[in-house]
Amino acid sequence: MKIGEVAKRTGCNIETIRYYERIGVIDAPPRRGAYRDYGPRDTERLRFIRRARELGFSLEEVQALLDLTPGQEVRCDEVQSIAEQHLANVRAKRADLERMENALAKLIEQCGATSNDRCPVLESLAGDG
Amino acid sequence: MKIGEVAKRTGCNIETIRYYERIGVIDAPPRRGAYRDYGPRDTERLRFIRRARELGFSLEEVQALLDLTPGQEVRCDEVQSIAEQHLANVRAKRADLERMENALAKLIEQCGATSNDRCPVLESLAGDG
DNA sequence: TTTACAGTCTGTAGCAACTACAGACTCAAG
DNA sequence: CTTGAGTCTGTAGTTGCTACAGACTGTAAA
Repeated sequence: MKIGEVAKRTGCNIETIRYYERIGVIDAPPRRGAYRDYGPRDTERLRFIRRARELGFSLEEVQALLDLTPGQEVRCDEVQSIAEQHLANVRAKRADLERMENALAKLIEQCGATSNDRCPVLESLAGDG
Repeated sequence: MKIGEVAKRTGCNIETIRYYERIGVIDAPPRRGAYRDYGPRDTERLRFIRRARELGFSLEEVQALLDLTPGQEVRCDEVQSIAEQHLANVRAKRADLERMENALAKLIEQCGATSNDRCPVLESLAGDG
């Protein structure tokens, strides 16, 4: 399989696949002539990566997850620990965004309720508190 | 005021202030000898920037906001439009994180309920769906 | 006066995770 | 034999900083 085909099958784009190879997230596949020649294992691995990325795992975490897979032992506890750590991060980020969202919504709401010559948004940002 | 003092007062760190100058978000202040010499306007501006950044505005948006401030006309409608656009982005990001959070939580929960030789997290990531 | 020392200066490189080229090449079909 | 889609390498850009190295400055104590 050439890289374009793999890209189509995995949902990773071509540049990204080559990037993963460059940074060592995937192995360099053999060449058929000048072109990279991928097999089904590569497809699986890339799909795995894409899914993990969609769940917000960093590439470093993805690496760790992949390093846990190859043996027969499942090391489910380690996987779980990575996932839990990540879940905590996601929760924290979401809480951040929620704070932003509330603050913004309040500001914008005040905009509608204010006389035309003042701007609550700017005032709040400029304020000296 | 020297840069260290401004940094302390605004909560921006020194490198960041110089970075803002380099990319044109703030003007280069005059020098007193070899050192940058900041006034109260700079402090205000930097505080404004820090607050806007805390609300998640990009530096480009901050720029736009600052460009709207100097005149007497408040252009509250334009400010509002930037803020609303940004709020929409924040909402979208939060929704993304929420999806991740739910998916992760479900996976991790399944981990506890599964026999020891399988790992729902890995299976889900590897799955062929 | 000398000297110590905290603070500042410039310039550059690094982070994450890609994306976007340019310009050359390859290889299968017509 | 030529066309043209696909692929190759290498490099630079994105965002918003942060982290140095190595030089310099300016003040204050000895």
